[in-house]
Amino acid sequence: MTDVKTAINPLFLREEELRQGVELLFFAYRDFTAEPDAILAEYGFGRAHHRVIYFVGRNPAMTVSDLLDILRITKQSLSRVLGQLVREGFVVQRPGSRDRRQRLLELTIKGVELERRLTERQRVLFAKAYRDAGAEAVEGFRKVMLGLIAPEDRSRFPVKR
Amino acid sequence: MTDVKTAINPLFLREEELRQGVELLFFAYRDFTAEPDAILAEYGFGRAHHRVIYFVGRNPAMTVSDLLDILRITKQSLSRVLGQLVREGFVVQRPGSRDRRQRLLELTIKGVELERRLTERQRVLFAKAYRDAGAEAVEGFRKVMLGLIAPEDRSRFPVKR
DNA sequence: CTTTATATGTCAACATGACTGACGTAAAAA
DNA sequence: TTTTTACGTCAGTCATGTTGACATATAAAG
Repeated sequence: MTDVKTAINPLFLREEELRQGVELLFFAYRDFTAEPDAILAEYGFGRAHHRVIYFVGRNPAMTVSDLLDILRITKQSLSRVLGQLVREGFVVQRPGSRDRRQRLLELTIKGVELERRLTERQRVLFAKAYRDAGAEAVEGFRKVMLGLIAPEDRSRFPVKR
Repeated sequence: MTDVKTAINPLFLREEELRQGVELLFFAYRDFTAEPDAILAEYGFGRAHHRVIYFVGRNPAMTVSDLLDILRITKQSLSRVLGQLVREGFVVQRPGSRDRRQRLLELTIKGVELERRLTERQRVLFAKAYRDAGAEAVEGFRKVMLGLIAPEDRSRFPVKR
């Protein structure tokens, strides 16, 4: 019987390649969240707070519904972390002008400061990885990652230029 | 005052590019875990069980310590999910032959079946993304992802061939 | 103008998976 | 023989997700 691992076996190579993809994503995500987690702990916050601060900073005046669509959690889950962030002065809510049922979300100065502090580490990590890999590799990274993301969310990443 | 977004501003472009990286990772991870989570729920398991089953399947006869190093969680946290998997017959433990303090981990047939069922979805997802992006993009993806991973774990991904 | 739908919020109960800290056992290494 | 290592367990706590029920204000439809 031929050894499935040493023979030239396209099916095995494929499986191996795909498993490496799975693992790359696991390890990258694990290491990508480690640094901000440590900072968040100083504030008594967790990863969920980071996500809210990040996306509110990125999409000023976004609605609660839009944020829920991004995070894919229930409003009750969001409510806990968002409520904390509002009470502690990192996020403000104001009624929408067109639709006054909406509570548009915005970071305060304090919120912007924390956002930058948290995300800076992650930007530095990406800057290093991008620099070491080169522009062409970054383009490939983008392509593969977009393919992993649900089609309805791909439009969040418009083509550059 | 010049609009920082419309002017040709290399610093802004860089920040935008880096933020896109952060978001690509967030969305990809979110969507990559969604399908297995649904299957796990049938068994009354969670994502933590998946990680254990995955890595034990990938590294047969691995030690508990090695698994802890990969997962970066405490032994108490691991103990709960691992204990369940052992009790329910997905994983077996046997003493190491060289070092009998070790409890080497292995999937049972049942464990292998669940592992394949869970990971198949993720492999299909990667297969699609890889096929759509092309071989060159996959190489770039690999390079960037490796750069994001802590140096001590990069050796888990040997160069192909 | 009345009804219905939508955006948001809240209360309560529960599950998962992480943590810390303390203590225990068996086997390897010094 | 003593110390260290690999692993396990008990107990308590916290963060973050869930479901389900109910409430309020406003927009949209009839």
